[in-house]
Amino acid sequence: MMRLLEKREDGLITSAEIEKLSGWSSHTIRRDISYLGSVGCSAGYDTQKVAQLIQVALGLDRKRHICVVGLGRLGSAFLNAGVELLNKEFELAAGFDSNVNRVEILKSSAPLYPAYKMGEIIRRFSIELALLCVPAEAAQQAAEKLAASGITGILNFAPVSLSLPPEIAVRNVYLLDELRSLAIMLH
Amino acid sequence: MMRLLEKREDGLITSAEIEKLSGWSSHTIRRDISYLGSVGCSAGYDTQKVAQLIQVALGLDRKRHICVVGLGRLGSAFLNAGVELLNKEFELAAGFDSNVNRVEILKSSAPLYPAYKMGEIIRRFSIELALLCVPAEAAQQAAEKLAASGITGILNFAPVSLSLPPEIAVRNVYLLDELRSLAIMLH
DNA sequence: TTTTGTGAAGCGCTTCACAGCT
DNA sequence: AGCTGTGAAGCGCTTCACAAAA
Repeated sequence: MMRLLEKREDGLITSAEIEKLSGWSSHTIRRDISYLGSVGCSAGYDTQKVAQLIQVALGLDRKRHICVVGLGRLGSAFLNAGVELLNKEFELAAGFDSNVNRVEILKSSAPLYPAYKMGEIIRRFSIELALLCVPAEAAQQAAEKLAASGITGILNFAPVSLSLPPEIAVRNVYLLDELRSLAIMLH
Repeated sequence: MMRLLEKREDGLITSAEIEKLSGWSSHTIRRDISYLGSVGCSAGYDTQKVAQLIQVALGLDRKRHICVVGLGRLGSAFLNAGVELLNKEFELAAGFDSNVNRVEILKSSAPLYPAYKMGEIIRRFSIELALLCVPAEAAQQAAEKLAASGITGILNFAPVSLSLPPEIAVRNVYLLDELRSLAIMLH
């Protein structure tokens, strides 16, 4: 949705156009936007206004600091590609790895630290979210360390389900499940 | 779900246990499993039997060949980690990159090919699904090439929405959207 | 007695249909 | 005239409550 709204610089879009672009019916689009208050007119919606109202309604209206934990191929891919992906809503504030070699050798626009400094750095820079990119065996332990460091949300790429206190938000990105979903769509 | 069932070798699990492990209510679990036919008894469910019925019902009961397109950091992460992740349900049959250097230098348990061989290789090895790991600028073009090669599903990691014929299944894994979801959960 | 399987009620999202605004 | 905003109906998933089975 945000993706769609940003593309329009002319500033107006109709629910019918959003339907074509997003695949959701114009009815649903209108109903959802109406929850934000009456914001459209007979020419359509003001993209700027709608985007801003959505951000405020969902709590996406301030920049949050994130970090990458585990700088193997996956983690370093995020270090590399990350900055332009984060769209001013998130800032990559640190990377961590237990292997000091990697921390020193890797190039990155964000500062890199050895894993034992996680607690200190996360607190100092008010880092809220973490991308957990360590191997499966190390994931639970790393997640607990993050929790103890005061992180509030974890995006978990390791194929294990983490046991953490309920106040910590966890989203799992499981490659195997994504492939299964694809296969089911074809079925 | 499959993840849960596989852990049990004793062969039995109750809907209440699944609730604790999965977070879904025992009511929902029982209703869902009941659609497979009556398969439980007063001691619980036979994990083997349920797992197999689910696989058959969802069309996950045969191995599918997959490939990785784009062997940058992200793509090569899958080459590396992939095999043990794929759980006998999928087989990594090929990797492609437009950079011939990478194709020759990278180590991989799966064979690697230059991008221009995509059509030939995909058809020869009956590859059904692709992990699309190329940069955003190259994603649409690569996706069209995959489509023309007869691929049936694409797992897209590039932050663009692909325009493809409707018979091709697409799942998008957008880092930015995952982070937004995390932030919304905390809101 | 424990746990499944299922009618019935509840709930939220989607779709319909159209009044109302510009 | 065109598009939004919204009551009303529809639909699917979840939850409740309990009878049936092992």
